[in-house]
Amino acid sequence: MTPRPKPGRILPRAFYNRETELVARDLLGCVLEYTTAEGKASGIIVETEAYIGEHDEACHAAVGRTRRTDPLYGPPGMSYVYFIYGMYWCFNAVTREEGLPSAVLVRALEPLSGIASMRVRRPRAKSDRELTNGPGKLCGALGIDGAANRLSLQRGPLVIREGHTYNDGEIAITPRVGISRAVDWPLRWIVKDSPHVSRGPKT
DNA sequence: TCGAAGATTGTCT
DNA sequence: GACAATCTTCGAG
Repeated sequence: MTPRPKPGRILPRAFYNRETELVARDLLGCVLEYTTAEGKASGIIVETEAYIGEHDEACHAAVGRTRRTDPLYGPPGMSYVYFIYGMYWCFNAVTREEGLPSAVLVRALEPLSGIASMRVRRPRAKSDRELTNGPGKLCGALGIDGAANRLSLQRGPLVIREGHTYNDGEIAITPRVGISRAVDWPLRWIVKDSPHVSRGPKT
């Protein structure tokens, strides 16, 4: 179907302008890279969730277009970073064309580079695995905060590159986590073998 | 090792 | 004033 970019290439905007489920699945194995004053830090995406439109009650856009959810309605290939629970940031990649508020939440990464910087930013993590195995954790590890909101993912400091391509057999689809509405929708994609995925629902 | 509850701030009603 | 797509800490077994 859609031609996949060569490894290492920054994912083109067209990549995001597809069904959100497809984007969520294809983002597994890609590399999220964020450059700060500390240097460059990156990780392989091993867990994602799809949030699709205003009819998805778990999607922020379900409440309509507000100042907070505005990036969801924007063009694909942008970042949507929101603040949650008073302490944590969560990173999303906006999908579909303008006017269709959907996005893919990146829930977990496998640390790839800049690990030393991640440790500095997350001194509590006992192991490398704990650096990025959760939405709030990975943002903390990469240094993502409100300044990373509404950035183009095609141009630094925040980019997503093509990486490893997983076979269907290496991927599992499960219900989403940490939400209270539409919990049964299977819109979460994880890499089965990866020890870096966050704790899911207790199976 | 596992389960339960607290923390803390931006956004919307 | 209430809520939220979470993480950390604390206590029990």
